[in-house]
Amino acid sequence: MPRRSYDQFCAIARALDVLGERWTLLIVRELLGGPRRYSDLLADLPGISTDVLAARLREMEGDELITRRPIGTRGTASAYELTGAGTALTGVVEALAGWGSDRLEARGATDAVRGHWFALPLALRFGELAGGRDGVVEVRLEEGVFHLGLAPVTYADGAAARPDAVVATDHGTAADVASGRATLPEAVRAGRATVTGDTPLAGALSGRAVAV
Amino acid sequence: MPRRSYDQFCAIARALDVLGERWTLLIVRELLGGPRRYSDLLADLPGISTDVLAARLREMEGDELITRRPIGTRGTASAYELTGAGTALTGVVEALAGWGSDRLEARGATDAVRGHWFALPLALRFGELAGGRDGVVEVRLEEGVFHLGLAPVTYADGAAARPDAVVATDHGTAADVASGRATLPEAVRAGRATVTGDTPLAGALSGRAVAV
DNA sequence: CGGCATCCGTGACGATACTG
DNA sequence: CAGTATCGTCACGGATGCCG
Repeated sequence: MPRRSYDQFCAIARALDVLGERWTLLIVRELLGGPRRYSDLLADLPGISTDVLAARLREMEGDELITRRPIGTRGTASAYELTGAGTALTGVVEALAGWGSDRLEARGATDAVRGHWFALPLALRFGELAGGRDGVVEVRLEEGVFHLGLAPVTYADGAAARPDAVVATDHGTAADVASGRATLPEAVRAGRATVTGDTPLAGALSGRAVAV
Repeated sequence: MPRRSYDQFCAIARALDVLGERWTLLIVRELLGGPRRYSDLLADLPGISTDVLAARLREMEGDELITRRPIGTRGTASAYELTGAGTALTGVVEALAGWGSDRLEARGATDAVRGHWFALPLALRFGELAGGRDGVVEVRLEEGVFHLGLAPVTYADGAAARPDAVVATDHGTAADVASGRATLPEAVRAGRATVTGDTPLAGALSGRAVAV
């Protein structure tokens, strides 16, 4: 039985037929950082219920956004991973992150937070500071470490092999930078973040002049 | 009473709190071409019910995506128009259009069509042909005329004051070009589209060499 | 005619409990 | 750990009615 569709011969409506249901794009947000297991997704999507997560994963598999891969030696454990079409959604999620950053001003009392939720917004800000040049930035927060590619924007869990710059901060400062309340150089000057590295990119991120 | 929120301190979740409900982004799609009246929206959003349209418009006004402006001499007629924050959604809708174009292959039996639904996908394709240069392209379909700015992508109803190129075709060909099944130069050679103008942009769109 | 409000049937969603 | 089963609630879609 086909799911509910807008029944419009329109690229935007077609995209929303697949992506428009609740939670789908947030699952994509999680998987953009790399493969995740069911319980990982459940933990980083606070508010989703178990049946809805299972249903979305099945639908997204049918829509060829994700694949499930058996993991571990024995047992039922699986990892969910974006396909090529799923990874191609980076631009969509990036656009949403850019637009939504302006509405990130206040943290509500009931709002959950995860460190890697700031990956894409930070990548956009870092890309501005870098003036469009590419580079790999490793970001270290209390909750974990991830690394970003700036042009084009990519994002993956864990430390980078050879980062051009390493940014260490807390998620409060990350939120301030992501939302535009502060710039990264301002945060560095205020002692709320550190930027390590001797590359031009590290200089641009920290606001220091660095010899090329 | 606040609407349903994801309650996540995340730019993407914040964006989806505002944009994620059914029909909202399709209303944005309509309004990106300029102000529209309630009955215009009802006509170009086949499948929406009257109460849902009214509810969305009120929510979007509260979220400062749109404003309503009284129109005409007397009477209750209003025009709905995007605010600055609403217009800033061009990048989001553009990203969705780019991703959804690949899934536009077949027109379903129950699919509705409108000419201006191809505006943003066509603008992306024309932008590729133009090699990133700006320019104004007027598009003439049976259902109406609109014009596109290529870099950055804009879209408005009606004819352009001084278009750099004029493309005339039918919406079937527009769909083929938008989805990538055909390129515009191929459609021109097949006699399914015409490109008028003596500018480099017109040359790039038609596949002809044009003297600068 | 434009701009909704009301009523109603269906289906999606959210919370919890339960199972292999 | 990775889901399925159950159930109450709410959003959506369709039809109709109202009112300036």
